[in-house]
Amino acid sequence: MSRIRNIKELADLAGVSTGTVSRALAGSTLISLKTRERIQALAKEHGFRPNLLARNLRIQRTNTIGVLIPLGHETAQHLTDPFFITMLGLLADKLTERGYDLLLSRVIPTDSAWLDRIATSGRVDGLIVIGQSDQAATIDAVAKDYRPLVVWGGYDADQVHCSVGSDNRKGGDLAASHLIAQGCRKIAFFGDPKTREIEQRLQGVRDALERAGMGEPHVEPAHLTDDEFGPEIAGFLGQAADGPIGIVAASDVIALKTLRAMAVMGLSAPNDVRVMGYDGLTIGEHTVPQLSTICQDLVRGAEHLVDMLVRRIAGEDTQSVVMEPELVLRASA
Amino acid sequence: MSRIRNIKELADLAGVSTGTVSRALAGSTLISLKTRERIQALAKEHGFRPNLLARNLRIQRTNTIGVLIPLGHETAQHLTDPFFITMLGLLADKLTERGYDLLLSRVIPTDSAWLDRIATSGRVDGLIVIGQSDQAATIDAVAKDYRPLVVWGGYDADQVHCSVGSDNRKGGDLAASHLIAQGCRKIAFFGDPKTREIEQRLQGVRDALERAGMGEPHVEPAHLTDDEFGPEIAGFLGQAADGPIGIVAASDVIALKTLRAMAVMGLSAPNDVRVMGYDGLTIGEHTVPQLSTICQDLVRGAEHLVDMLVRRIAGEDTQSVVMEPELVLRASA
DNA sequence: GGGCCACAGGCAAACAATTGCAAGATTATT
DNA sequence: AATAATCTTGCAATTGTTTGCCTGTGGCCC
Repeated sequence: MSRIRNIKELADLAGVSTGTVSRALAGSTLISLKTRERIQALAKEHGFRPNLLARNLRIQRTNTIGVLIPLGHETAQHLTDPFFITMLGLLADKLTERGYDLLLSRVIPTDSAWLDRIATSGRVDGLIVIGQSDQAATIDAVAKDYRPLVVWGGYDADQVHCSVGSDNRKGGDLAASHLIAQGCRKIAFFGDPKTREIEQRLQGVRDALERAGMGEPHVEPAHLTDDEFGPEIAGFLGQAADGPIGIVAASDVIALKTLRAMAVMGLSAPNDVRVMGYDGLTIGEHTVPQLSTICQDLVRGAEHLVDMLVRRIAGEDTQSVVMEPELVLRASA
Repeated sequence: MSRIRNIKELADLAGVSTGTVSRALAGSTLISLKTRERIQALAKEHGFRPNLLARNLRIQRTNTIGVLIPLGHETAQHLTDPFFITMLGLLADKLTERGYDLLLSRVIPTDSAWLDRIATSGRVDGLIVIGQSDQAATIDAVAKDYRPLVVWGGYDADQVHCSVGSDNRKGGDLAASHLIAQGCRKIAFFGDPKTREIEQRLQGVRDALERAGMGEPHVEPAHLTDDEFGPEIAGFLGQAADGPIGIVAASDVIALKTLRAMAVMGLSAPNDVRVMGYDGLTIGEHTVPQLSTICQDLVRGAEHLVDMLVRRIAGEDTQSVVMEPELVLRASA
């Protein structure tokens, strides 16, 4: 009574052919109820379950969605980043609801093949990419002839891939406008504009400053991987001591690090410096002071991503979605 | 110049057999350098990459680890739970470093086959289960003849599966002892002891109370899914207004919810009630007040899990690991 | 009792790779 | 030049399913 390893062995045991076993286990009515039940009982008794790899190969379908997180800009950035993690959790929930498993890959693109490699591997039915990083061109190249692909990130009129994200330019504008309205006459942007989303947020900040007749923002390409960036802050504050100051952080995580660095320097928000985050993550609610931020509706975003991906898998075409960012005022700005 | 779909088409194009192509793409020196390079160039030119499903089927290896999160106790608990997410992120990092992909399944066990189903599916080389939930028996049953399986969770002398986790009983003891040392004469435990880890933490709390000659703790099986549990807290506080009060939460998330519910009731920690968390998640550093907690070293835990799983895949045997919990005093207790 | 039809199940071809073995083509050795 | 040794490559089995098509048997009707 050794373990049954495949359908063939079960077929021999039952005295039928493999085809019959396959159909019986699938519950096909082509097989008489009697044999069907007999085979199912036999399978259960021996704890046999058909090999999914073989099945997937045969039916050319895996019921698995690949979720990719390209880290072109921040090679050392970890998956523990709260934004990724939040998005990942939401996607996992939505995909599970639809019966999909989730194949997770953290990718550090060394060549341009990283995306095509998984798209053509046959292991997934579709792909969700979280963030364009600095790989927009590569993504576009693959999207041209790989349809079941959706991307969380910034929208650009020229892009060929299908994206979901918020209006980053508007969000950046909202953040900066709020700071200006609070009287800030000197504004810095903390974030690395190499990635599309952040570049767009910076552009929004520029829009707001220009409308207010203020010059260029001071840009610090603060890297998420730096544990602290006291020097950056000090550098900025030193040259800007002539009025109320504001910082637009490119993400909530950067904002939190900024707050922490400020605390070390004996500064606090909003009195010494006003700090705006971006993302609207729940961690921002627990900080001291609570973080004012630009909220992106990630729940709805995840729903869109999954919904559109499923439709693309089914052969439909879908348009990119740009969601409204929302100014959430808590305490830091 | 249509797209090359498989090795056969590339073989025809190159005028060689499929075997040669396979070896050439694998870089085998059995094939002459000339043909090898010619075939590789051809593959690159046509953007061809061999189908991994077929490959995995043939070589009986997938380079994929399944990560399962059984939610037997909390059917509505989402993957967005910070503990799971933190652990997941750490595992993803470690597994990626070792060249493994990660197949994520959120499982709501309706039958006892959930674990065996994926173990025998052929889609993964090994499994990591995060939390025993109330499925310790099922896990043991599978672990008996499925070797490449490691579990994050509580250790029990009788278990057959290999686990990594902290000494929950000791952790619970540490938490309660600290509260007692602070003068608390009435202590409650918030958490559902149906899951093994939490049951052990509760046991530790009992140990501490017994040593101090105090009776049974008041146990509230607070569900993670409840948005607020004001009523539970009110119920406890009502009957316990005769001295300093302490609450040991079974997790940081429960502790945070407790703090929030208290805030709504106009109470604050540590003055009105002392609150201890469990896990040592970073969110606890950002709360008001910062959360005192029992810290489990999740980074080292994830390393252990991955390391031991890899060794088990290689055929080695491994012993369960029980790590020391650490009392981290911040502000709430 | 013979013909027809429906039902049950078997056969074998996919699916897309890897790999042991054998054979053909070169090169080296005596 | 003949034989041995070495390099390349091809053949075909293997991995474990699914599924279109075909066959065989039994029942039913005339």
